[in-house]
Amino acid sequence: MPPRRPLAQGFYARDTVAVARDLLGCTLWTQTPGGVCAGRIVETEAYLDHRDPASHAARGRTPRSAIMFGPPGVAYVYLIYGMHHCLNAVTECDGQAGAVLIRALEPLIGLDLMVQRRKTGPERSLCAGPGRLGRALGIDLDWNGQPLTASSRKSANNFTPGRVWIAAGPAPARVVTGPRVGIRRAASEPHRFCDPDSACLSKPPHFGRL
DNA sequence: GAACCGATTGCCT
DNA sequence: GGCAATCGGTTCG
Repeated sequence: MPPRRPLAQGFYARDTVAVARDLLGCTLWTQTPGGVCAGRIVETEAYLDHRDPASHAARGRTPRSAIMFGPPGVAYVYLIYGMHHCLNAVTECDGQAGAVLIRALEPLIGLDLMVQRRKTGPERSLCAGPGRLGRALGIDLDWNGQPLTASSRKSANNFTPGRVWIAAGPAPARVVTGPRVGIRRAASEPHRFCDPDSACLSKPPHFGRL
């Protein structure tokens, strides 16, 4: 049984690239009326501020990206291609934009529920990809802004669909970094991090070791 | 308001 | 390997 205690806000109030790397090996949890699910984070990507043309914060604060400028340790969820919900963790101090996209998990707990939501078998691809893990964990746009840290009174009053948090875990034996997936701008930046020994990656890594 | 685009996936050939 | 599905965000007129 992996640890369940949520990482503190201080973990997220750091350099986005460092948070992306350090999230590998941690455990992502979701709790909904349907049950609890958890998985080991094996792939992440860092998205920075206006200096990063691939980031949603590249053109400054907009209604969608505003949350990336806000306090760290909250969920940033957006809809991509009109059908997939992607989960990010907001990073950096309040006022500084940054987020880490969670791209793949090794399923640990709640496999039945994940399979049910994904309408597929319990194969390695169950949570291998941001859209796939979003579907498997039951994440949708209502989760946007939900704190990933210990629940506050405010969130308890405002939020009903479910709850999401990340617990610490041992770092992988190896970490590989490379270009982000599906990104054309700033393609040279090695802002993707993954555990090359995991069988649950969205795409195989073939870039530098860290 | 209209047009275009996208941090994806699954199904088709 | 190609491509459709599908819709909120962003930009432009």
